Amino acid sequence: MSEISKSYEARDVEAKWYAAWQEAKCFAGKAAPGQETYTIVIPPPNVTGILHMGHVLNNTLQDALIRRARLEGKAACWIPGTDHAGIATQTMVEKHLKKTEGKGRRDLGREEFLKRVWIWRDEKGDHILKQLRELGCSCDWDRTHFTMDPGYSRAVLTSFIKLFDGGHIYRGKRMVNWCPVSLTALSDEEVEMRPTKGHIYRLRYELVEPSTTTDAEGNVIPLTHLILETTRPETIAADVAVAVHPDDARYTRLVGKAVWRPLGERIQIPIIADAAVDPAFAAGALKVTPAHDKVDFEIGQRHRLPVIDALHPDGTMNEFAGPELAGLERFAARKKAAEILHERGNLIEAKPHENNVGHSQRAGVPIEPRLTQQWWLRYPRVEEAKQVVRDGLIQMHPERWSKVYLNWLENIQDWCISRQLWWGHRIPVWYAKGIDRETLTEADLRDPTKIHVSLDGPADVENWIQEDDVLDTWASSWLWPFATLGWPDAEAQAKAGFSQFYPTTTLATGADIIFFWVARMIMAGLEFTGTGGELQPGQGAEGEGQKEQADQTSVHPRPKPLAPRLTESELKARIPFKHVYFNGIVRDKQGRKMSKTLGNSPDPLDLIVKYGADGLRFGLLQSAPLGQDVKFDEDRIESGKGFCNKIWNAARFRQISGPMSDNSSLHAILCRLDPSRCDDDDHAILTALLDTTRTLERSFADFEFAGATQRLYSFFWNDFCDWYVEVAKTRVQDPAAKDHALAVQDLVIRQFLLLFEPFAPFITEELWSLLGYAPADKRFLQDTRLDTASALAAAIAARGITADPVASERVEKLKQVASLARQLKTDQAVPQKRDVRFFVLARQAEWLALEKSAAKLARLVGAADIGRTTEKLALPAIVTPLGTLYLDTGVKIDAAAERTRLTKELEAVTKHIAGTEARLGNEAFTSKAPPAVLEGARKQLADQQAKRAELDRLLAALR
RNA sequence: GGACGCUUAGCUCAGUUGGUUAGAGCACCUCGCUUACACCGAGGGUGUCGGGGGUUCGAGUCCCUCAGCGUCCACCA
Repeated sequence: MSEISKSYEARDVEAKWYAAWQEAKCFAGKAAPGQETYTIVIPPPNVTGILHMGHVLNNTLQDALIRRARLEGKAACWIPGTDHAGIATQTMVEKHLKKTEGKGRRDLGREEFLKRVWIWRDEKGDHILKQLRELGCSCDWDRTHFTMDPGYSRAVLTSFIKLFDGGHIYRGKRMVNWCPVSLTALSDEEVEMRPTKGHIYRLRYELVEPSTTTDAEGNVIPLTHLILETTRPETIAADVAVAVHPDDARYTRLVGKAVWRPLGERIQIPIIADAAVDPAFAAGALKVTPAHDKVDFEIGQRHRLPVIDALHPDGTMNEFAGPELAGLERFAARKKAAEILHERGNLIEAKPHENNVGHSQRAGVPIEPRLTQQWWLRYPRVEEAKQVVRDGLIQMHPERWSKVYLNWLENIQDWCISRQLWWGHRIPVWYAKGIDRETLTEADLRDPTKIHVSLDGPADVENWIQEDDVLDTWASSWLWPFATLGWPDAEAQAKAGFSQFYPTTTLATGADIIFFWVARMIMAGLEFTGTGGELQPGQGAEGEGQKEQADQTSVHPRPKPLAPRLTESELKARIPFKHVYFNGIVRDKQGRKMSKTLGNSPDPLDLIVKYGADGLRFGLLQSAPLGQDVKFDEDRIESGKGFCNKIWNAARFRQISGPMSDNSSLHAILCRLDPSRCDDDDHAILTALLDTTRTLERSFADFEFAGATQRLYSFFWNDFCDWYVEVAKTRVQDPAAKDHALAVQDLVIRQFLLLFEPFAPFITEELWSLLGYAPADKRFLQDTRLDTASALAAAIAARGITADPVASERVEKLKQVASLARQLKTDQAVPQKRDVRFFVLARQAEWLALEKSAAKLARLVGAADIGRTTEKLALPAIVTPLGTLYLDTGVKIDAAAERTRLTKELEAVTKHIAGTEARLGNEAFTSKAPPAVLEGARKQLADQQAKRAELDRLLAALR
């Protein structure tokens, strides 16, 4: 045991212990037969990501949970890994290529490009996992997964095949959200609606045959054109109709007639009636452009209208937009179109207009609704996914998120899972050479001579062409909780301990990915895991039958009828996690989300250097109430560091105070206690210790981390350091009482370190070691079990010490006396010297209570001594719960000032008494309030009355 | 247009099922380097608990309503 240095140097300690933990494989997730497990899968960060404050919060929470579980004796397993992050990574590499080589991905070709991405990944990837180590995260690093690893990829492709075979997947030409920058389709979830300022253009479409309409009074008036409004005049050349509401009397006569299309080829387009048109909006007429708007597309379908696509995939106009616009970028084209319409007299006015426009979440540009061939998924197990949350098999914290979740599932839409990217899992579908992909029917998809679907591809691969598209990243990460445990390979599952660690226990993540990830994982877990007999071919018990799957190269069964609903026990076995904890978003002081572009996010690594990993962890959690956003404040982190330093010094003081006797087990420390020497302070601190232990149990059960950290803070700093250690100083100097007093401190510090370790693993480990708490055969803190409050209470009781609840009250009173004494000194402008004396005017019983504590009290308040007086003194006085306290400074009393002070005090007391009397005088109150409240009020009144009486006497004495 | 969250001290936030005189940290002021810690100790708070209404003996806490801020969902051209 070496000497503890004067201040806590976090960085040295952190590096040393992390290496030791890894060396000893402390974080390995291994379960003994029958052992309770606690599993967390990390929300896999982007493989090329950099640690930001959101990660710090999220991972600190996970680490706290997993470390606590370890201390509770559970087999804890925290599975780390990274996500290949399709679009994000591909975009990053493309940018890099452009910059360094001036090339695009198509210049390199698919194979070469992918090679470059892998090189990039190997160079820049996994950096974030190293950063998590700096933070102290106790992941089982040997289980690190990457969504593009061979095993994981196999899981992803297997899931596709299973869903395909089950009839959940289809291919279809439908409207998708197209990103003109990334050149791929996106799912609805990847589209963000943003209020966007633009213009709305009021246009006239000339009627081919002038007609008449009826005004509000029923008068028939001539009509030469239709008025309609659009925000996208550049797409007019792709208009194929104008629609009005069928019940709109203004236009009844016009339906079936035609207008001239004002841009592009001057052709006639029909006026049709469709209920999708809102007659109250603008003029009640809508230009129908099926290729460029979802609603228009649907109208087009209903009326069998042609589709004219006027845009290139990259967002520039094509030849269908007309010679004036072709080649222009879409927003330039919009301007140009408006100019042309103006020149032709079709533009009535252009008004500034703000509307919600779908933007690509990643690229930040408006998306284009675009008609393309894509792969779609009908979500499996939707009903069961609702049920498991509704029935509480999966609990969300805070609970309110389950409503958001259920609402989404109620309105769920098919998932566009194909992406026109290269970086990702290439869809395991091969088309027979020579077939036309555009015209494939649902039946063709099931025809093995036309379509081949398998893990390893067709044997005669030369006759086939593989699908170009890859899967949406989320269509791989939705398998994360079980693919990381070996699914679907039986051997891998056995090795990973699937049967023990699945379902995982808690998922900690941000609510921003509740749809992207959480909901989908639940459906995937329900669909793919489990050992029930109703499963589809190739999914036998514990993933057996995968070989069979691999052989399934030529036969694809017809879609199965919907799988039967799962039973309660199947649901329980298949859910991917039991709890979902949604942590808040870390915001800056102004409440803005922290982001790279704003530059308002501090680098966590800098903070670790400045405040230590423990300081950062503790500081952040202190300000992270359940499910509430966190406003980041560096002062909090600083206070986290300050707390660590306080703990450090308390430990150091303990070491200085006396020999470190046997600390190697709870039992050893308990044996050093001398029950006969237990005083009120011992009882009070042990009571507080048990209470803190109990609070922590509740906090972890309820995911109330802020409460937990606050409790630890106030217990250690206020209860232990500020009071217990201070009052114990007197006893520690008494050879007879010393051993006992130090044993109590050792007991408190030991339990505190165990409670604190999940939040601050480094400093606790260091002190655990320095103070000799580690048994000979168990080097690390985590090797010792954390006793529950009741177990600890029982152990202490077994040593003959039962916490005396009244002792805490007496100590509270003493604390008040100390505080009042100091107050009196400050009031009298007495510096904190010791040459003052206090006298207590106390009855015999009170004095007996005080006398025992007089010496330590004197020390606490900085007095030479505290004596008793039986008569009133002409000295500055203050009324305390244990009698009137006089301060003798040796200076003549300033009677006037004293009178003022006491009068002020008297006024406050009188006011309080009046309030209490009024309450107690109220019959409604005395008859209806519970006895405890009533008694409390009476006691309070009595106390205050006694105080008033004493103040009256003191004032009288001053005359 | 729906749904949810937030509004308490200068700042960041606690306030359990309604029950003494609403708390903590930071910041600020005063005093103190008392042999663990100046990353410390002691003392210092007159807060319309966002506004209004209601229920109740009693409301920061429950109900209604309004306002501001934030988030999510939604096809209004």
